[in-house]
Amino acid sequence: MLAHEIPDVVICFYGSKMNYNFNEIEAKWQKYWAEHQTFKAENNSDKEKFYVLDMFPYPSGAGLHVGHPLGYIASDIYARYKRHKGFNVLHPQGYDSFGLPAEQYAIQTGQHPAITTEENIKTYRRQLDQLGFSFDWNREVRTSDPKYYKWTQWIFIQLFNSWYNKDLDKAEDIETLISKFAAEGNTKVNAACDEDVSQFSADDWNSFSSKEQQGILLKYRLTYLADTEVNWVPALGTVLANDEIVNGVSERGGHPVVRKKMTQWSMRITAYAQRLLDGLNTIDWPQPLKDSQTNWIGRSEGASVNFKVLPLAPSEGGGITPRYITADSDLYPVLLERAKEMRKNPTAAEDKLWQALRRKNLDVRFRRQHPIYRFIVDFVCLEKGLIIEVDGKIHKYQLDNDAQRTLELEQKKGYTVIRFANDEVLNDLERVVSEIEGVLSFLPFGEGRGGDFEIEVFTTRPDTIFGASFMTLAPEHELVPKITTPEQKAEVEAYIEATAKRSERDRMADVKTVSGAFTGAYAEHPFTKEPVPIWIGDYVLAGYGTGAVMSVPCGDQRDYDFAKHFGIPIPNIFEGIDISEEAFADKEKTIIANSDFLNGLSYKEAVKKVIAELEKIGQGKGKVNYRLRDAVFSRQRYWGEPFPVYYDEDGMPQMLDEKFLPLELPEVDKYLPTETGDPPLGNAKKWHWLQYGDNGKVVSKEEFENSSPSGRSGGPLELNTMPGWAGSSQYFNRYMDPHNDKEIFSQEAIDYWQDVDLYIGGSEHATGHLLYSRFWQKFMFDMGLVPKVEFAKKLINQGMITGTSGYAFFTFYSLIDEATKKVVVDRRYVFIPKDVYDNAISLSLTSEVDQIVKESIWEVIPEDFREGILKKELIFISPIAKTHVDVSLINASDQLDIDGFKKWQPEYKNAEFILENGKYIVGREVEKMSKSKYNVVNPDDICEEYGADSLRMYEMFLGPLEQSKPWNTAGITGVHSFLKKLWKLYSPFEGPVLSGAEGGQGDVNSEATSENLKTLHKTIKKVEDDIENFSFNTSVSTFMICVNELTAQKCTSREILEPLAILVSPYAPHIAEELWEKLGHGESIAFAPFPKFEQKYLVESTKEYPISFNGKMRFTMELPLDLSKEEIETAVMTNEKTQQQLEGRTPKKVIVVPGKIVNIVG
RNA sequence: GCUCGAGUGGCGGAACUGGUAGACGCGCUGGAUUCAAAAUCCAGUUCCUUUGGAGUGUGGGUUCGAUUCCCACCUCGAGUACCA
Repeated sequence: MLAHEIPDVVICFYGSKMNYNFNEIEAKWQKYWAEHQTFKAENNSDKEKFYVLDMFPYPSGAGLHVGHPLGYIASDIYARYKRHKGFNVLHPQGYDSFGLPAEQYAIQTGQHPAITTEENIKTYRRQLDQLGFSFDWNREVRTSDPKYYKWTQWIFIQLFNSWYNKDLDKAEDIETLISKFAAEGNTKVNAACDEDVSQFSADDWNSFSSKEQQGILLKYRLTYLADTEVNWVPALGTVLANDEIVNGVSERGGHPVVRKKMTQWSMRITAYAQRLLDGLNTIDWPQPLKDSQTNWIGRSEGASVNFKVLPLAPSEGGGITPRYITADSDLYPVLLERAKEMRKNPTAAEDKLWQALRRKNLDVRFRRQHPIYRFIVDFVCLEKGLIIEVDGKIHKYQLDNDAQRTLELEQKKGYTVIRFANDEVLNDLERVVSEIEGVLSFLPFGEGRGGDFEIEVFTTRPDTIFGASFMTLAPEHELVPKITTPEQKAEVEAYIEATAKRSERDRMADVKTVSGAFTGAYAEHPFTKEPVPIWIGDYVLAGYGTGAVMSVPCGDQRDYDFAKHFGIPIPNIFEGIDISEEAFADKEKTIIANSDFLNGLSYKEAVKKVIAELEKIGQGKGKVNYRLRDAVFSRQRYWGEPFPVYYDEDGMPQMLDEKFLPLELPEVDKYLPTETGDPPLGNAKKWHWLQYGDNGKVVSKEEFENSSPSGRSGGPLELNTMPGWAGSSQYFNRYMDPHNDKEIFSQEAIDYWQDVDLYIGGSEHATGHLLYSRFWQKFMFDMGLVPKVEFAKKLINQGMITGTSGYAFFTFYSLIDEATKKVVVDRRYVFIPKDVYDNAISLSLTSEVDQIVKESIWEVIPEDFREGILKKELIFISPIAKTHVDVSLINASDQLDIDGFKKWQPEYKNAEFILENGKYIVGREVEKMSKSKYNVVNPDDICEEYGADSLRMYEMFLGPLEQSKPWNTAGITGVHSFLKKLWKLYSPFEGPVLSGAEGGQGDVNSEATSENLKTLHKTIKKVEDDIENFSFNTSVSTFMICVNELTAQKCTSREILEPLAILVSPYAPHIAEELWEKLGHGESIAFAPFPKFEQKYLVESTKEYPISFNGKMRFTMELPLDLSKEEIETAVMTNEKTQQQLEGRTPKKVIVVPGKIVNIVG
């Protein structure tokens, strides 16, 4: 009622003229910036470019808390600063909007993830806008937008169409590889590829079917489909990449992970391992981040050594016969000679079958024209003991002969012999081959028949090779079933089964237990030719190196423990080292002994020598090994980018033509895997690709099957989607030209913007996003699409802002009426002071605790009951406990708002409080911000109460950007009152002021005093240095000092206040704009030139010298700066205080540093 | 275990290439203003056995002088983990 009667002038007085009305000011300027597109960046400009980037957020449903915008504030300050410095600044923002939470929500509620995402983005945008960021929102990207993911799919296609040429050390178009294959086969190609590629000649290549060729190319492409051991998370129904697994459980949700073989898309990031490592030296990124990428890539130098597996028993003569020599020894030379002759002149049928068997890529090896026993057989697979004979014309004599051979080979030597006629091979090759495959699948491995297996190991200590007294294979190693002897078979299989059962987590948690099994087989030491026993053990990992090690117990603790446990000899090959207790692994102190040609050499010398010797005998070479694995790129999820891939009738993957992109996500009824276990996209009704010439579309399975096959291409589309990091691996380049629908970005745009100058984001992306992005950038560079090999010159990891939780301490009691035995007070909470709690907690005796608690709550217990309590009859007291208190109920002095607290949690409605000085003081603890700890602070509330400028300044003021630090709302009053003081400083620029309040006074055109100028220029210098060094916390205090000084100086001069407004503007842009307007400017402050620092205003004529005695400062003396050393010394020594300090002693020495300090020693 | 980072008042933190330790802010204490509260303003605030002395995790070292450089150790945090 009264409000209506308040005259307008008063409203005006309280409204905008006098007070710092931040809500009004901030809304006004946010509107202005949006309407004027103040921060829109142009792709061509005479100005120098500067690209400031934030890691774009995943828009989660919870919205922002006060910790999230820290990095955005820092980057915004830098971006605004660079605009003042005359740069054309690109400062974009967008959303990483594909991801799990929206999908999980969809599974629970059926709401389409796109809708959830859209809603979350709205909240994010509102929260970001209210903080006054200078983002160019015209360039917003969203990874889940088909217009954006069109280009993610496009890059995928480029990767598919590329291979890595190790000779040129760059990616190339797959066509260049195809021409090489057609011209010279693959023997001379030096490419990053799968390990299981077999060699072929140009003729072989040209005779391969298209399907076979495509199968081979897949082993070379930079993204490829392969059966991979993956991290399968049953609880999530998907696979995860290595960087998404932490301690054997999923990073999100902590679900158990199991190893599983699946056909998956992978990215050949390993091709770039060395370049990813080298590139780290060229970029200004935090050392810890570089370290973790270096560790992740895990380069180690050493050697690869091949060990031949020996026959199971030494040969009769006592010597060692290689396994593949299976002929009788007396006949061997003759037979071998003949066999060689026959190999040169194969029959047509033999040749055809030989080619077919080689091309088949069976996981066993065939030999042709091989001497066995006293015969030469056409083909033999030694591992399985299978002999294949191809017969010419059949007549009686030969039939008898063949039968005799078969009989001898099968019965005496235990081989399996199958025969084919020439005609069969020539006319029906396919049947012949499949018959051979059929027989092979029935036959067991090995069992004493020989074979010529080699075990390749990787070692970083080839110098210790003479200390290798056994070998250890991972239980999963493919040779294990092939070499295990019949006697050891049961034990080995039992061990393999036992390790398979242990989860990854158990295996990691339990590294101390030594376990393993002997295979019964021996390998031959490459130099001593001694037999070396082959063991299996789970301390050898299948996924690293070759999954096999040469075990040197004297030089490796794990090998040592293994040898000790199983009683394997531990030969010592180190000069003067005792290895009776533990292995010796110090490379620097190594002198090799008992090692033939390595004796007396140091580690470095021995390594060089042994590698040369290994190369000489063809059993090894120097090798660099990486821990980095290829990255699995398939996810069994709905809410991600669909692959632009369909499978043709041969089942081979085919890329969609670029003109059909984007391939949009299909609609599905439910977001779970199908009943047959297919990923969610298997639920889509329409998910087949149908194409005739230039016309292609997504259709249903039925429509596809009913369409005319003539001229048709297409087939079922890929059911997996891309992982979270797909969309974020090139978004920084897309920002340069985000609306381009012809290209991923125009040449002009990338030529102008080049790369990111400053990238700010969290360190948790070290081995994920930041590694993958570097990989894609290098690929894009190889393709000639981007001009820079590294996408971000400088990167800063902002620290986490933690919460400051509040705790209240309580107990509760119940009272029973003595007479009626009825409960009169049930579970009454009593909140006790923190020190009572601490005191009680520190005691171990229950009775003492009881005593303390009872004493403390005594005063709140009604008098009628006190007597009963003393008799211990009427009361039940709970143990003491503490509970979180919502931080909004606590004031700056840690005092609890008791009424608010009682309303907040109904169960405390009747709680009693033991007060101290009329207050209840809570306990404080620094913890991660989370809802369950009631310590989350919402930026909306802070903006409402203190304004965005206060929030921005306070977040910077908290401490160094990269450090993690606790949030405490109480402290914000400091920066808030600074802004009020700043506002007040500009009051002379108010219009005519009513009611005689201060403001409007002071001569705005008065000349600045030298004091004013000194304060200003000191501030310019410090703030400029601070921003360049990202030391934002110290420049906030510099502003405070500046404003305090100018206020004390009663400065009203425009000459000072104008530059000051610009200095403040990056930090507190809203108030700066408003003050700028008050100063009479009609345009935004955003592009006003940064004030120029001038040394001349800081020149001093005197210095307040600290006078120290033996390094301790005792007093100061003001002296002119132009005094010489001697003059200073005289002035100091004649000073009365100096004599007082010396107490008559004569100083030994007087150190004078002009302009700095005087130190008197003695 | 290994790698990296950090230890400074009641709290967040400052101190440039070794040169006045504790800037700035919070909190606290006292005062002014006010019926009162909030807000605002002023003064003080490292500790102690206070004519002085000690002090930057601990112990040594280099130096005229060390939070800063070197060595050893302790504590906390981050990353990584049977990587051959």
